[in-house]
Amino acid sequence: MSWTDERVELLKKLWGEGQSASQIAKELGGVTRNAVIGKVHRLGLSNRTSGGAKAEAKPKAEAKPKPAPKPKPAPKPKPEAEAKPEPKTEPAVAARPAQSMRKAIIPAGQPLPPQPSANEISPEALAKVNEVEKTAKKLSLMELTERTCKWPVGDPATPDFWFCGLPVQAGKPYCEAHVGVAFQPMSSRRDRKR
DNA sequence: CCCTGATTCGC
DNA sequence: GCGAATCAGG
Repeated sequence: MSWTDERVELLKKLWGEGQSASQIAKELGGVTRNAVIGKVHRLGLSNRTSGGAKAEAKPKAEAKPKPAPKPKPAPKPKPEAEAKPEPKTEPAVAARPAQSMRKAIIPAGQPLPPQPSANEISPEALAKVNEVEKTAKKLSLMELTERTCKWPVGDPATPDFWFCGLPVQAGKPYCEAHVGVAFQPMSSRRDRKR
């Protein structure tokens, strides 16, 4: 596969969306994540202030003298309405993982986990969750992957805060048990008394 | 061990 | 330009 215009475009888009290189590679198909990363660099994209890698501290690469004072008038008539408000809060995340996490980790439009203080969810589902929380892997921020349940447990402002971490239900952000309480049928919450 | 991105360097 | 191998880190 080669980097056609369209593939590059998709690459840019996905990368801009914060997709990981491997994810992008999968979607593009025919390329590895290395290829994606390589291309990203060649394209000049790259820093997303990722916590996954240390761009700095590389004694191997020698300082490249850049005596290229290139005056660039560059009258580029490019209004480029790429106005893409990207409220990424990388630095903040490092400082206060818990709080920022809740918002960052849960895709917009996804129902927010009701916490143990669940209301009128199926008793079975609740029991299941309670049970699963005992066997949960209690992952931390960095441990979470595409395949780990991202259900938060406990108070984010407390040391007792962790994520379920069990294998997710295909396609869902949560494990089976948590999917059960997170995604309820309309019907059940519909005639909820209140 | 899983994953992340970064860099190098032969092609 | 490309990307596998490798590195560095969570």
